[in-house]
Amino acid sequence: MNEKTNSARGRPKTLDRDRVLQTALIQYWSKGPANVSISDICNLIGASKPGVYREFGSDDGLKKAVLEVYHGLAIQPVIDILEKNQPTTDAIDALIGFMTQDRTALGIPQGCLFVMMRAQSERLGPSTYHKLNKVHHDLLAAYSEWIERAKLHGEFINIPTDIAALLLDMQHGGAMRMQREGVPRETIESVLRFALRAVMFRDNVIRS
Amino acid sequence: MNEKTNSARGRPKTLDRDRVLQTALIQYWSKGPANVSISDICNLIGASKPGVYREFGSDDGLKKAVLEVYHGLAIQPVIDILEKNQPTTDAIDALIGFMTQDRTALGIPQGCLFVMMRAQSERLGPSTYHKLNKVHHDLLAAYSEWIERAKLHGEFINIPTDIAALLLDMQHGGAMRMQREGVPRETIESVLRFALRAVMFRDNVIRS
DNA sequence: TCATTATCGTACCTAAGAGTATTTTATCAT
DNA sequence: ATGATAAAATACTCTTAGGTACGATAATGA
Repeated sequence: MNEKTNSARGRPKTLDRDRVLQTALIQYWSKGPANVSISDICNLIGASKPGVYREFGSDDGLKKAVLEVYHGLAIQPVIDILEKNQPTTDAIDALIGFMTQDRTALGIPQGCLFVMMRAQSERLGPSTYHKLNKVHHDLLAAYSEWIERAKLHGEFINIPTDIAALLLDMQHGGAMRMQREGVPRETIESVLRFALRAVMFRDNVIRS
Repeated sequence: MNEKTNSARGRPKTLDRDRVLQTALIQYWSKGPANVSISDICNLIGASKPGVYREFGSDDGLKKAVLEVYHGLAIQPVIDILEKNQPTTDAIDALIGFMTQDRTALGIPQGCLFVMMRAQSERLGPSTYHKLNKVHHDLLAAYSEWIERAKLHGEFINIPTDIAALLLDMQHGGAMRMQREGVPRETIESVLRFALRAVMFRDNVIRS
């Protein structure tokens, strides 16, 4: 019942959990999760390996915790755009805008940690893998709900919801990969404008 | 000038180069190039490590050679479809057909080694990386030429060629990733039908 | 027959990375 | 003070993976 959050028994902890998370996040994000070791992170912040293991349990535990941070930073904003009640074209503009932010200006790495992790899921531990699938599932669900709501207004009428959700997910992944490969911002934006048009046309019927 | 290809001096070679390549190809393709070691491949075919290194020089050399084999197997067929002179819709059907073959029925791994390598290019050696970029460049060039030809027939009129090429490349990558993640064949086909429609519409103008 | 040549394959080297045993040290409670 | 508690950090272990040193071996050619 005291002010301090720590229970204050034993040697006080000096390891800065948030600093570990932030450092790991930036490293994983910019170099790829498979190309950064726990030792790398420790060296970067001057922490000891047992300290990190005490805090996160394992490599898997750290990656899972980082994925949770990343979710709040770059996945939830997408979901928020989808859940906000706004005209479909505005939502699409917002999605494209979010995906094609000028990352260098913002000091944020190129690409998407979530997308990278999916591309290397074989190299992830079980708890990170599980979390990853949950995030993916939630994202697809958010797309689906957004599409269903738009359909009530007569949009996306000729495309099945699950197909449209996968299509949006695919464009998101593709855009993030292009960004990582160094394709210019404006080019990606242009590709996305055309790509997302695919779900919007009224005469969008599958040919027999 | 003799019939035999080998110069026949010294102890005859027993290492089967093609078998190494085939085994490495299947392993890289099914498990991801970063998840298969040279030792794994040696154990699978009963070869010795020095033998493999004598033949390919290094891990990088083997991966590069495998990528060349893969190119002939799964990239060149795409380029062939694009270079064949046929109606645009037929070409698109052929592309979708090739991408959504029933892999299990054909005994071929899911996904695309080229796409996987691109997603993990940080972990590749310089010569594989170089080859990878060359393949990518050639593929984009083939898309571009195909699009330019179609434009002569009044198609793709409102989309810049380079944007359309990147868009097609993006859909290819997305489809291969979905396949690897276990999305059903028919679902991927449906997503692709809608996605590739994006480049085809006549009223496909970027809104201002 | 015997030197020459080139491959074979065992047994090694080295680096890196995940994870831990152990001793020290800083704080709290009595 | 002093014992209990829990975190600190050094210095390990273990495993994997790329790569190689080197003696053995199987052929050719004189």
